[in-house]
Amino acid sequence: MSNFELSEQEGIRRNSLKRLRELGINPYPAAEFEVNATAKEIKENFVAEKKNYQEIVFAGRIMSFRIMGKASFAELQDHTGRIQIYVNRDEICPGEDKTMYNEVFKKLLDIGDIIGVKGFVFTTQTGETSIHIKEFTVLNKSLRPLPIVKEKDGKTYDAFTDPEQRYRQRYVDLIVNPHVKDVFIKRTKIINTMREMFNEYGYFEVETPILQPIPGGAAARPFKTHHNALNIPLYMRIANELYLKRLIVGGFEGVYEFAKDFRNEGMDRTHNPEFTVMEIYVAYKDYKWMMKFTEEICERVALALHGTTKVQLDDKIIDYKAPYPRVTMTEAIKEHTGYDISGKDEKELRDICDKLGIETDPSMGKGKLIDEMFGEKCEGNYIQPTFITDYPVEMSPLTKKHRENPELTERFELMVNGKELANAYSELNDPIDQRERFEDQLKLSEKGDDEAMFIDQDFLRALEYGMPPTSGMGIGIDRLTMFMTNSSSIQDVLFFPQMKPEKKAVELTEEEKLVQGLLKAKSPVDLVELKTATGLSNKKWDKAIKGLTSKKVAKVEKNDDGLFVTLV
RNA sequence: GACUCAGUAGCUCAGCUGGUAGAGCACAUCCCUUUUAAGGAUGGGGUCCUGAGUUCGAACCUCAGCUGAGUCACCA
Repeated sequence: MSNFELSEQEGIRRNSLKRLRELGINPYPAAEFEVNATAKEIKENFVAEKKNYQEIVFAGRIMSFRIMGKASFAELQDHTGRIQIYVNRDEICPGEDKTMYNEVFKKLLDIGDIIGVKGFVFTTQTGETSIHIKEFTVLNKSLRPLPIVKEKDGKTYDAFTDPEQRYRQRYVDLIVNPHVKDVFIKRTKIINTMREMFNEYGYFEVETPILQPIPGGAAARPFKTHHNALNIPLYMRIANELYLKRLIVGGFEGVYEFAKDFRNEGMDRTHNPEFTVMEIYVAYKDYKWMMKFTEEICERVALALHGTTKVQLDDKIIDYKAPYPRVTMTEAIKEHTGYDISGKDEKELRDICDKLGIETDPSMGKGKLIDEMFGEKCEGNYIQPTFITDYPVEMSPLTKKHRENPELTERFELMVNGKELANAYSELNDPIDQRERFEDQLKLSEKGDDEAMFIDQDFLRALEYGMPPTSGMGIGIDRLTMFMTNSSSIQDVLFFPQMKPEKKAVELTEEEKLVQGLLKAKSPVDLVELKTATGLSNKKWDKAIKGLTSKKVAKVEKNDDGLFVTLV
């Protein structure tokens, strides 16, 4: 980057960097800097154990400065929080040379720099636990000014809030908005809690392919890519279900994976093109067992995060205390629309949709019609955790038919706050039935459903060797995190949500280049003469000359003879 | 994909019926001995998102575009 593009503050910081080097201070030292305390533990423990904090070594980023004559205060932030430091000139610089304080500390350091300090902990007159420092070490010179967020009495000033900047520059967001970090700490805690529970049960964490020749296990549009050496198309996985079931065939009795899935679909507040799903498959279990297991997951996660099963979400309290109500899809539709869908054919279902004011199109089969009814009229009503069970067979091509009614499947979704949180089945292990279901999907695809599933011959081959009765469940980690951290947008629970690329900064425009060319021939030159020579319209001339002056390419000066333009 | 709103200094935001920009913080210079978003004084800093149009004149009006947010549509 050339120098004239730097803002004033960036220029000043680069000059400070240069000056530090001139003083023999390495602004980017290589050596280990071993700390022996964190901001959090000092603030929590100092008052009770004063003796333990007489020789501490601490490192952090400078977040505020209060410089006075011979004494200054600053706040340092480490991964646990912030703590104040007190700096006294004559202690930092015991001899005659006061450079370390007067120049280095007061002038060359900026908010955003990272320093290490040695000293002792004390309490100021105003009662703030602080580090009285004896020496400091520059660990990193920051070249960009940080947005400064201030807070007093719970009121925040100058908050860094622009969502675009927060998501694009998450590193800045994390530095200045401490609550952002909390969300991600909770996200990891959710995953750890689940992993611990599954391991306790003796289940086995595995990894399965992300690049797949046939994207299976869900109804969604995949991302397509290409493998050069094999010269074949490959797809990014939309689910890991079919691979995990192959492992059950292979003899594992409980497998799970925290998986990144990819779907080439719309983006909004609740959808990111890549997202995390936990899928688990357990042999010799059914979907009824899985409901209890899912309840235990939710309960344990809520307790691990909040110490209670009651979790705030918007203006509601969601209680994850088990057990949750079980409502069949037929009951749910009956309750919220008044129509009984049991035993109805496609035409009758379409008529009901019409009466309910639900739009349909000819590509929709029975399953899709029922799904629409549920999605439009029922889903939103289930705020507290509720299992919706026994989905129509057309909607669930990988699910075992219901033991009592072949029109239905042994499937449940866990609804929370009107949204799907988890999805589970008694897995279909009848290879002949599975092949027929895939063929039905193919028919849907021919009818125009671009999300219908492909036939995975290898998966069918695996089932033909025999898979024990198995129950599987998938849970959206992003959505669970949103629920557990009261976040209204998926972007708030992803470190780096997908964004459109940033636009490149434009260089000189055509008009500016024209003016620059004329200036190279003659400079300084009378402004009116130059303008006439360009032949530009008033507006274009104005833009061009302002552009050049702002980029410090040209300069306009006024003297007694008039206005003159000079090439810089 | 449709509609609504927004884009002005490093950050948060003003900016009147159209007359080429302001504040606070941040930054710089100077003064100041344990201060609490904020000591005092002075000063510098701008592609008003981009382009075109209307106009004597556009941050402001019109059109197109870019980016983001929200609502809806699509969608496990």
